[in-house]
Amino acid sequence: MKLYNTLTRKIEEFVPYEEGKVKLYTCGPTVYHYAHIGNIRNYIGHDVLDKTLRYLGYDVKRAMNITDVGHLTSDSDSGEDKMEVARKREHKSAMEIAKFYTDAFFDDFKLVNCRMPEVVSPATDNIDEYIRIITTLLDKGYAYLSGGNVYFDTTKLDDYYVLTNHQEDNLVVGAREGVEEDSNKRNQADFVLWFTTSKFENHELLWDSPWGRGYPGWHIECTGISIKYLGEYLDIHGGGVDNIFPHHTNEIAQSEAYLGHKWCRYWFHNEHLLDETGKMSKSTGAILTVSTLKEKGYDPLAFRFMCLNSHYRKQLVFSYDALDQAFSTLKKLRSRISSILREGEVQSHYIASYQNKFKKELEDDLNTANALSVLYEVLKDNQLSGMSKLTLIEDFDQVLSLDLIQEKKSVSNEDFILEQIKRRAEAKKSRDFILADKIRDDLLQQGIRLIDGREGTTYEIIDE
RNA sequence: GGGGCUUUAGCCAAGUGGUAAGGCGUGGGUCUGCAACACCCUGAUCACCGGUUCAAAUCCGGUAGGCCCCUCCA
Repeated sequence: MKLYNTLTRKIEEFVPYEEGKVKLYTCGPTVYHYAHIGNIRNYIGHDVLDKTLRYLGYDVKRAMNITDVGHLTSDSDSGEDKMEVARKREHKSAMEIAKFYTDAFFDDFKLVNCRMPEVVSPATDNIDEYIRIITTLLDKGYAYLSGGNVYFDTTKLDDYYVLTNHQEDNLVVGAREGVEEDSNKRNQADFVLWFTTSKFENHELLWDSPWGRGYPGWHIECTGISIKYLGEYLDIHGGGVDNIFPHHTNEIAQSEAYLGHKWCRYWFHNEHLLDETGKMSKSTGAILTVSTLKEKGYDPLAFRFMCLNSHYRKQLVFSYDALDQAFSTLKKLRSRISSILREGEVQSHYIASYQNKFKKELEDDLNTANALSVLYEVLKDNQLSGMSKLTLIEDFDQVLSLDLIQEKKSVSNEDFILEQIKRRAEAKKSRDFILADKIRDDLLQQGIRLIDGREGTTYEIIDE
């Protein structure tokens, strides 16, 4: 398996710490608002990675956090906790907000057929772990107390910027509007591990700690949850590209300082989904969710298809035009597949050869677009029996997860439909096309489409 | 100011040195009483300029456009 590794900026052969096993960590959502389709694209990317690893035979254990505390609108102690912002906006408790948006997130997550990770853990469930890690960091001299907060001292590391090409001198302080420098920090790049003071009063979620009552910084939660559930050696850590700096950079700093050895070997980052105006962002307004697409009549899997048709490391521009296209392609694909009869032999030789081809594409840094074209090859191959095709499609769909094989909808009124088909056949025979067309139109009104073939007429149920 | 990505047919998109996969759409055809479905056919000197090479979409340099990051973001 070849994967692009942000750490080395190269495509590398993936070799896990322990043969045959993969520890995979995904940065989860901050649940202060709905997850938009750009967020979901990221989870689709991770889902494909997860499922590909399983498809290749790895024993995968995956963990994901839910950020329900500590994620500030700015990271230099000048921002407000996002959960607090939402709490004020919606006049609910932080936990109510978290519960509501966590549920909404997983609804959408499942709508695009993403598999639940083995471990999903809210940041607030692991406070003890963070306190333990921060205590060690203080003991080892990697952290310091200042102005009531605990900070990580980035100058104690040889190479704080391993993950990025940033040079300290060139970092623009306050590159983004509204960011102020925290005067308690010793160095510009230092970051907060634990807050006890904040200029925002009434922070609802507070815990006791050796440094006073407060709450954890944003970065520490991923380190804590990852080490707690996946151990000291992590194979792959992923998230959106925006997390490379500072979030993942800081995770590496604090994790390796704490552990005293190399922590995660492969860093997996998904590019962003854009819309015509540029980047989608929760904080800049319009939030388009998967559920909204569904309400508009789209199959959420059309969005997944759209993502798979592209590469996870390439920016993708969302438009309804593109989604319409993806939806129509998916419908056609399913309709073609539904006409394949489960007959003939299982041709294991052919099957193995197509499986290898499919595997090869996925092994090439998750080339899902090419993996999809292998599917088209299978559909076109006249040498393959219907049975073999369906076997392959089912197999591929373990990774693609597009519900390619649709259950034939059972209908309660089949007798009625068959009778109408018979009536229409008679009408056609007596050349009463007006009646024949009326029968066809009436059935269509009820969501039943007639298909005239050589051997007679069949029907299909159109789902709306 | 610094770091990085990207530009392939109307649209989505693969392709990392040997003369451009696939899909959607369009147009045409087969089938049909008509239609839908299905099937067949249909399209590109790879942003531009220069260089390296027997050979470049692919490597190097430059120009132009688009985008991202530089303490909110997936």
